[in-house]
Amino acid sequence: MADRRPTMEDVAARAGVSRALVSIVFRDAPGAGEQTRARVRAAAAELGYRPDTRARLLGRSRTRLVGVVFGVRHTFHTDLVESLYTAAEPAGYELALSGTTPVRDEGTAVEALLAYRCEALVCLGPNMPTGQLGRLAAAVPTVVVARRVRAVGVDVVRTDDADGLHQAVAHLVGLGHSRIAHVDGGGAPGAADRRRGYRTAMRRAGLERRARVVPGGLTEDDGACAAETLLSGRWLPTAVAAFNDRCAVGLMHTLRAAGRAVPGAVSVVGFDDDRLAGLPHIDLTTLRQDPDELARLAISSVVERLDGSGSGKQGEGSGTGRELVTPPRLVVRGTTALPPTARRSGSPVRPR
Amino acid sequence: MADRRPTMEDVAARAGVSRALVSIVFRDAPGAGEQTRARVRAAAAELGYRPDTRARLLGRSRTRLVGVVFGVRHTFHTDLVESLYTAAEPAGYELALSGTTPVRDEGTAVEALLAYRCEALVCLGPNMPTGQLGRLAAAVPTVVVARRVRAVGVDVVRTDDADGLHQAVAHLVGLGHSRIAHVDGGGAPGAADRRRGYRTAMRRAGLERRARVVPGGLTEDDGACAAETLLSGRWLPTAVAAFNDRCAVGLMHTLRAAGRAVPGAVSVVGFDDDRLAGLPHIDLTTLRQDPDELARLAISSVVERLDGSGSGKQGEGSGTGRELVTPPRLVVRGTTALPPTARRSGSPVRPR
DNA sequence: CCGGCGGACTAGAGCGCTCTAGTTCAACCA
DNA sequence: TGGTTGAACTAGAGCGCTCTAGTCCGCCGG
Repeated sequence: MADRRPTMEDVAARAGVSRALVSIVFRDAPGAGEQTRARVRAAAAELGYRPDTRARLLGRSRTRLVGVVFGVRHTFHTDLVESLYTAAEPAGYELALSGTTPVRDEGTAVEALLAYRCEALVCLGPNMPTGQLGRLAAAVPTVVVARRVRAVGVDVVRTDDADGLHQAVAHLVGLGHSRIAHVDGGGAPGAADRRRGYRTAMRRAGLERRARVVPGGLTEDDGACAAETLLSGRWLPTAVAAFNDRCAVGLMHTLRAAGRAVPGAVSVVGFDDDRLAGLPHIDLTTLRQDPDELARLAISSVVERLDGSGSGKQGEGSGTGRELVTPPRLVVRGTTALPPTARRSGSPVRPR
Repeated sequence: MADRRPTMEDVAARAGVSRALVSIVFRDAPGAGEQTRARVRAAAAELGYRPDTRARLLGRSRTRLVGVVFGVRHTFHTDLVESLYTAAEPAGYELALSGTTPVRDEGTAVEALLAYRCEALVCLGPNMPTGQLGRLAAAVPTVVVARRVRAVGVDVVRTDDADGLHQAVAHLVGLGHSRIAHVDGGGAPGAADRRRGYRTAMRRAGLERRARVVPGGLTEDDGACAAETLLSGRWLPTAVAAFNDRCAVGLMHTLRAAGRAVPGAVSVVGFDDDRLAGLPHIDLTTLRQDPDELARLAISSVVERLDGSGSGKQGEGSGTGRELVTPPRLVVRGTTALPPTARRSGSPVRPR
């Protein structure tokens, strides 16, 4: 309507009260009578008044704003963003999103958030070097999700990768598999832990002699390559624990194309439980990284730094930050079954 | 370091100049000597000063902020967000993201954006009723992407759905198909246009007698159901144009599970070219909606409303807004092939 | 020698809120 | 009756910027 948005002043004039009173009403602060509140709200509604966040934040000492840096095209990141919204709300924080894209790097994204005076930063699987993260954390409480880093003042929230592979191996061993391979993630975040977890689990199961790690990666293509490697080897394993779901999908596709049934000839376990894994035509047994849980931990970490422990210097140089680790959950679907050998010789499980 | 972030005042003091001068330097405005600029910048760097966006926006008349409402879990939306970032930057606008989730509805998302005084809103495939969109557009220039709406003052940017189905049908006819069905999207945005496009294309190909629309939907499950319907019918079509990729994927899975080869027995075409379609194990022929193009059009629409056409009342009540339509592009992959009848004679499909 | 000009820089009034330190006034009590 | 209290409300000083309207000063032309 008008060329200027209505301000608090306008509402105050219309309701016949002072600006301060309008502020009180809109902040739900004590100090205003019921009828006055109603009158103010009515006036505001008539004018289509909407408090201006910029000014509101400026005037306030705290912004209660948590910046989130995420990869716009990572489905897991957007899942996390969703969970972060629901975790932040009850804690009384708002989210400021800043996405990274091939043309918008993390530096830019962080810079924008800092300029908005976010009180804390949540970085989802960041790629920036540890040093930079440390410098960041010196300026503002920072929590890294889904990447293992040790940097001064940086809190970390992540899934227990090693435990995930323990579960995967235990599940397969429980089905009767012994020739279980691992297609790893190379240098990807978490890959080292998963590899280690795989080895430990195999050792515990008394299968260390049969442990076999095949180079893989994060994408379907990497999985497909790993499958080629396996197929050209002396003998195929009867089960594979892949680095992640995408890798598992590529792997399965290549195996099936080569005439090896999944799970008939080879069982496959993924990791992440991303959106693909649950699709009926994929139906992948996998280890679920729970975004709700990770988001909850990330926000609680932020809240503790910000609201917790009195008023003193917050989160300053408290050594390498805390690390909150949550176990993944095994989701059994249709890509794992008894090993083919179970039908033959003296093994425990009877043929279906 | 300090418990307070440095302000312009601090920088000014350190550089021995006035606050206003610092402002000039940081806005790259004329009115400062070269050496002074350098001195100010140096002082700012030493203090780790960063201009405060909130205050900056408050003081300025324009915010140059474009609000984006998107579904956090829609991969196509996040693709668009990515493209919007790159389209907005050269136009001198910043993006403010506000996601919708199952617990954060569009109203909330829009409200937050408005409170930030965005100058325009870009809504990706919004679900809100037309009336609400109209009211929104009365307050701030609004462009809707990927949904066809006619509301006063609302600009629309969308893919030419009908044309997409023309292309799909033409492609299939070109391969020799004549029994081509369409699995539709029910009441989903774009579904009516696609259905219409299908019918028109069939008529033009002289196949109106063979046109057949099967109720579907947007998800894999919907596609699977549609496949059941088809399988239980008198005869199977040799080709199906599905509402979208996800629907196509569910459809293919069910067809294959029933022993019908894709594309051997049935060819399938999707729509969207979402992230799944290109995966090697899906390899779906589809119609690509180009996010870059849609984003470019959306931003140009915003820019025109905001910067274009002098200073007068901008975009106010100019009837139902403009509509920018861009054609999808056929991406031929592995799910379409010659019909089985091409190999034999008159009879349809042989019993499997 | 003076007026005028223009580049460099400053003072200070906003922008639309929040929030502290009041002021007012009816109710209550001794 | 006067004093106390507390709820309701207001005045006004910020918050950290932007931006208009200056001031200052060296320099040039007449």
